Amino acid sequence: MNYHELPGSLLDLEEQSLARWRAEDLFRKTLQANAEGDPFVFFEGPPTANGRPGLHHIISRTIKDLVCRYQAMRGRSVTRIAGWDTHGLPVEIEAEKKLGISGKPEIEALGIAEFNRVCRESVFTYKGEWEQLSERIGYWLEYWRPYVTLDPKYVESVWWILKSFADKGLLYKGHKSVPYCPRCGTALSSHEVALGYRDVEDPSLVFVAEVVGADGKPDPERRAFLAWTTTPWTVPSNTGLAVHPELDYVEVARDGRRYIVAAARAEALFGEAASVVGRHKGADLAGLRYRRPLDLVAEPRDRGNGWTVVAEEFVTATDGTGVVHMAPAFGADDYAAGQRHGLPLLNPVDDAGRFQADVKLVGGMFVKDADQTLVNELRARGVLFDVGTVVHSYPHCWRCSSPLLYVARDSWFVATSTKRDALLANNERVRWHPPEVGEGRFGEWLRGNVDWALSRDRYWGTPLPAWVCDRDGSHVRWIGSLAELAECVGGLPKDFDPHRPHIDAPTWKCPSCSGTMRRTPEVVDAWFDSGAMPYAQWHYPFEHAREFEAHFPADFICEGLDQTRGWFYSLLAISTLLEKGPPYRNVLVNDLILDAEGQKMSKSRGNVVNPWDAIGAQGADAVRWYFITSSNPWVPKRYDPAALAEAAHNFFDTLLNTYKFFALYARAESWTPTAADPAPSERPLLDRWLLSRLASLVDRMSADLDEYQLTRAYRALGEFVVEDLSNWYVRRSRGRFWGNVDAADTRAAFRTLWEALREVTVLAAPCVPFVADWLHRALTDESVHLQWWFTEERAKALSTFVDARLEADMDAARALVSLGRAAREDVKIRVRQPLRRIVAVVPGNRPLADEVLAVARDELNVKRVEFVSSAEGLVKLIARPNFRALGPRFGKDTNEAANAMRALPQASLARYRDGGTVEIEVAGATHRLEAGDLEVAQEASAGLVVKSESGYTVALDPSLDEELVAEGVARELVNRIQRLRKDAGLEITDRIELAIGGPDAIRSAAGLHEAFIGGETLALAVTVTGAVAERDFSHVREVDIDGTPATIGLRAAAR
RNA sequence: GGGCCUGUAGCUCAGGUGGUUAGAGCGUGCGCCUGAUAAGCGCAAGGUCGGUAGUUCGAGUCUACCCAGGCCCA
Repeated sequence: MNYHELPGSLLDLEEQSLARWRAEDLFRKTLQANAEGDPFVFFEGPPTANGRPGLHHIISRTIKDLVCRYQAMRGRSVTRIAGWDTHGLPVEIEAEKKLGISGKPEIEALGIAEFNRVCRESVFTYKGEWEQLSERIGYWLEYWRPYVTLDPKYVESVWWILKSFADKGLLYKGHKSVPYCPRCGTALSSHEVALGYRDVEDPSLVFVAEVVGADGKPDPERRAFLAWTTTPWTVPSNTGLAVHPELDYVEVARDGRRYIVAAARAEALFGEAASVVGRHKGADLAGLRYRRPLDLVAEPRDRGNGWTVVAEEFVTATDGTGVVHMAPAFGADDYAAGQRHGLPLLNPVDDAGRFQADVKLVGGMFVKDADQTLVNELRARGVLFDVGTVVHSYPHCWRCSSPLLYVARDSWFVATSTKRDALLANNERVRWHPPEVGEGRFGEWLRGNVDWALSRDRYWGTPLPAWVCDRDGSHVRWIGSLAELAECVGGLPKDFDPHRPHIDAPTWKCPSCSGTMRRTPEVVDAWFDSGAMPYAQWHYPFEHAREFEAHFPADFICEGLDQTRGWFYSLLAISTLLEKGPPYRNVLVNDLILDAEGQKMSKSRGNVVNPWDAIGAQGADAVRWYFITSSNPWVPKRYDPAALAEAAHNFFDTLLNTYKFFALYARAESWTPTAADPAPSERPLLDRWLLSRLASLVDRMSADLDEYQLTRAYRALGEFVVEDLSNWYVRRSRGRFWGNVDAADTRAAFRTLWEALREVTVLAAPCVPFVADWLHRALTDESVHLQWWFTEERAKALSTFVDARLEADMDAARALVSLGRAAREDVKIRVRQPLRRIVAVVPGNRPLADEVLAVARDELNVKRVEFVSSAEGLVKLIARPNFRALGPRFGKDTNEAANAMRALPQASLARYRDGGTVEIEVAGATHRLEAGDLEVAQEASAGLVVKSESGYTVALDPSLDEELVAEGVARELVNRIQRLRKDAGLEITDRIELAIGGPDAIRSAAGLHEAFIGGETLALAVTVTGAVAERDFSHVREVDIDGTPATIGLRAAAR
């Protein structure tokens, strides 16, 4: 077995791994290996390929890859189909930029065919970069068979879904309040709106709405609501008032009227002297009718429930009057409330933002310019209460800076709100990680579910497959397949592209009247496309029905938190309405990547990190490891190159150094794993301890990964590698690996280290696939990615290694060692100087196995570890009150009781410990102590150097005698000789001949420990002399042993 | 304005169901070890647990409010 030299850097190592994976087509091999396995279904959320991949994509892709690799190693058949989101406004905006045009009029002037051609072309601008980045970070995805939302087959599946919704009566045409730019003549999407928020000064208007009886007669008490708005131009469209059902309202008498406002606002509106003459709960006011403040717009034929007070949760009493003016034609809350309460819609505004010509007083005016005129009119009619100004943040068009108007536009809807209970029930069955996203953010959003506004007045998207009669809009035909369309029009051309404008061409005669069926011009919200992927990626139900059944629902998806209202919702809504249950079983949510200062990365801040730079710095595995272990995926993460370098150093350098150590000596000793290696149960304590730790680790990581606790799992691995494997096992075992006369012990050590390294690579493989694969191949010549995670037998075999007692003993020994070192530090005696003894106290007086103690003795370089009890006067007893037991019994006097216990004399504590009767005085009463009331701990107290922590105590005996000093000198000599060997350029296996000279102290120590010195330094001959004959030795050096001069000389021994 | 997340040592983060002295890594200082060596190990200092009020014998942990940062939505 040739244990390879490590490449110069992690980056080189990753390049080697990548080249090998490519050459071997390893990803496909792993898929084939599991082809018959139990399916594990993963859905890839489709990115838009006309945007570059960013750093934040690396984290979700790392998580996705980690989970999929883990499941694959468990033998599951994991399908990892790539996807591309190719429709929607971002693509159109990119195309507008490319074409140097802006806005719908210019697009239509250019022609939809040309515009969509450019859209289609731009969609895959960065496809190559996405694929390269995925490969470079080791994200394995089946890029050879992606689903693509613009594919005609994909479109057809989307049509099928829509048609089946239509068949269930779930699609309808209504109005949606959208932010609209009157200058550009177009609605804006939410992210466009977000670009243009600015603080502006708007009127703050309070007007009077007089209460009338059901018959329209004036209220005998002359009650009147004070309603508040910041958009006077919507007052002519007022059809309702909203109050909060739980809020308190008062009637205030003034000017002969009784004004109704929220109690909390009365003082602000009327001053302290307000004369309150009545009180109501908001809920009691609901249903009252009022006279509309302005009658400039004709009443609709059907008044419905118009000009009524309704109760709505969104009303607040923090500003205004606590009574909200509602114009359902403008404003989303207003519209939704109007729908709920049957308020009519009055929309007297045209597409350019002007009042229609037939509106009295303000006809033809741009709405914003009409504010003052309308305020004057209210004043003239005696219904103006107050007008001022308010500064608030208001959206503007990002193209032309016009203030946006919220207007109701025609829109097609999916009636998701009628299925709210089913949505919630399906969500209940999803395991969210973390759970609060599912219960809180997503659950709340579902509880407030409103119908999905499905259509977009745009060009590049899945065309809405609805044909509407041009004579009677109620004649609608939904088309569910290309075949059905062909049937309606008597055939379609071959390779028909179902995008605009081609799809707008087919028309046919209305079967119900003399009109013509024409396609409604809208396209479908691109989120609907992505939510349709479980079906459309298989062209279901037209093809692959069995594939679909086998791949639904997903076992696992993972996306950013921002997908709550995006993909998480669109998947759930569609599957719920198709009555297919929840579309995913587990969702892992990740949060944003922030910069090192905790600021969001954005182009304007200039702090965006290029993912290629991040990888180029330390390697992809380093980035993956950092993202997984630095904190849980669902908390915002800082990207700090320094922190990343540190994390990489800590884990990878330690792991690779451990391998380097192993490989160095395995080569030197020509060790390879064979049946001649001792069985685990035959190996020394330290080996059994490491295997036990390893088995415990496997258990823990498997459980954590099954629970999607990735961070916890890999932190545990990191801790094992650094603390247990490197810092303790390898350091403690170093001497066993070379020049060890006990061949079985050497084999045991090599075998244990080899097994530990190998299994670590298996555990690490899902998270850091490059390093893990490189190491596994170096150790076994096989790829780690074709290995199984611990199978049941393997796990069972491992579990026989678990020895909890041994692990606890070793922990105790390590605690004693740590304390012993502190004690040595106190008395300034270095570890090379042997000491006679330590006296130790272990919690519970538990005896430690001598083999474990041997480790502590060696590590501390002491001859004996003694355990003591109080009788020897080395320790003193301490009462540790058990508050859990005392709290319920003593209540308020708990502290007094605890103090009484701490004050007990040594004899009482000893008696209590031995089961005798002890009483304490608490609050004047005598209480007999019961078992469990306190713990009797002990602490060392004598004149030795004592260190104590959490129950462990070590007392170090610092006294030296001649024998100890001589041994210390011998060790110093070994240290100096080893340095000289190394400086002389000798190989670690070279034998030497050695001479030691110096005063009596040196010579006697050297003579006494000649065998020890010779053994440690591979000296075949040791000469102890008064003066070293310099010409006989190739290397001679004067050294200083604690102030005493000495000379050492050595030369390579003849072979 | 609403919902949710985060706030613990200089930095990055742990801290089931409330319980005694709040931990780790890095950094800093000091020291040790030395054939894994442009490595390794240890010790020490460092914290009003964002703030205030409350519940409780007892709060980093539970409740309310507030402050700061973030996300989503209005």
